[in-house]
Amino acid sequence: MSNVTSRRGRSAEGRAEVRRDLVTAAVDLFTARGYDDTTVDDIAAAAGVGRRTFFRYFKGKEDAVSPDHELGLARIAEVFATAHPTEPLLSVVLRAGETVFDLYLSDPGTARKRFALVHEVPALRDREAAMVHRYRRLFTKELAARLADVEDGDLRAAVTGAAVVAAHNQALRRWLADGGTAGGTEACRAHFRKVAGMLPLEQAPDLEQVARRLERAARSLERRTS
Amino acid sequence: MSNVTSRRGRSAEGRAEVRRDLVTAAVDLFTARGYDDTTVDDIAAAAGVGRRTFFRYFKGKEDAVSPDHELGLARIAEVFATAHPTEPLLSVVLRAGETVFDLYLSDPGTARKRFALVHEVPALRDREAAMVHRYRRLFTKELAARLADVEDGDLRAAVTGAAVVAAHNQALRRWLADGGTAGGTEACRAHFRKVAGMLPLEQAPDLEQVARRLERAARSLERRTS
DNA sequence: TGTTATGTGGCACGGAGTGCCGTTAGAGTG
DNA sequence: CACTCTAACGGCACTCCGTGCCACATAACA
Repeated sequence: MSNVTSRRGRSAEGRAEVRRDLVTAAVDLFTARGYDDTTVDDIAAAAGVGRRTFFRYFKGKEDAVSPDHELGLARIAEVFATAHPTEPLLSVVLRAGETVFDLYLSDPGTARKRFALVHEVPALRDREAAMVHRYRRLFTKELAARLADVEDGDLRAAVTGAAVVAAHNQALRRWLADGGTAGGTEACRAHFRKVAGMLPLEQAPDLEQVARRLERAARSLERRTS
Repeated sequence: MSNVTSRRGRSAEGRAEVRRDLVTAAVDLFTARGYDDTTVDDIAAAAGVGRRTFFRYFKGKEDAVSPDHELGLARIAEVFATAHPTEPLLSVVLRAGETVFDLYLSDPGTARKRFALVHEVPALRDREAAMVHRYRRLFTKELAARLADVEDGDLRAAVTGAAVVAAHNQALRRWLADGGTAGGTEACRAHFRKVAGMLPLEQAPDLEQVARRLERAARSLERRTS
């Protein structure tokens, strides 16, 4: 049975194999000949499938180099959904952010190749920006639902969501720029966690209480000196 | 002289007129018949120009409904470039953010139409996300240059840039959702300015420690006076 | 050994975006 | 007024993306 004929009536493993072949072919061709000079026919031919099959695995040419963002979004939603009600919101946000790291850190090699491509090809940059936008929206939505009773909860949710995603991407870019070694993943995570001190999740210190303590101290002093 | 023939050898005013006609035709057709069911030929025909001319005014079909983001980016860069060195960074950031409001608030009617379209058509949503990404990148770049000597300056810059853009967009969306009345622009600006208290630009003063020091000073004074 | 379900490739089509070129209005010059 | 030059326009042809349709092959199943 030849390789081509074995690809008819494919099983689940066969489908995953075709998808991997298409991603590999796309990344290699984009890197070697450039994104614009690579047609979908080229990718499909390099992967040994028909052009029509490419569009059954990917919504478009740009998606052939994207990691599985749907999975990342689903994991974030799961962290928020399964979090214990008493867990501080800051802790939940950090756990959700760190969950996404695994999608990149699990395969540093292709992550590096994708990073180089995405930062070179405008079409892929815009695609990535759209995906970041979806991550940010998800964080903001989940946070807004939990900050409904806080003053300016919507604004806090929007700012926090954007900040978390920005910190995540910054840590990831820094890790990839440093070579994306498997040993640097913990430093990457630590760098991301520093965002915890920059989020407007907790109320500012209660200045009213501070003022009362000062007033009490002043009154005490007043009594003594009079 | 017919309208069509008068459009040959156009002057600067003629070019601006054609651009306006194309934007109007695009917005109207997208709203009436949907984005996907409107071809570039339809837009060009409705504006009374040839299809080829459309692509001389816009890079692509999606750009026909976009405001002039290049101008907005240029204004932000100008605010940062011309800011006095002694002006607090927070003030510069807020001024830069408010500058962009004018681009939308100057024409509330088309802003509302665009808002409805952008939030309905996936292609336009992604386009907008890419533009937001560019705004965020610009803020982050300018901030990083001014936070080079601060601890975790890169992270602070990334978080602050993302937060400012998010707050800006949130205020804008809120204003548009409320009808986009001309009178609500000041409330929109005020809402945006609330982000000032949520940015990790300055170290937050540890008020708890301040209170303890004051209490200690008071007690010390108390002992002296007794 | 049929039968059905599923994945596949080929074909054709509409639309986006681009390069090229002839045409034409308007501006400048004598 | 006559001429030239410049710049914008329209049309044509082309490549490629993405999709609907259909015939076909394979695997699982009865």
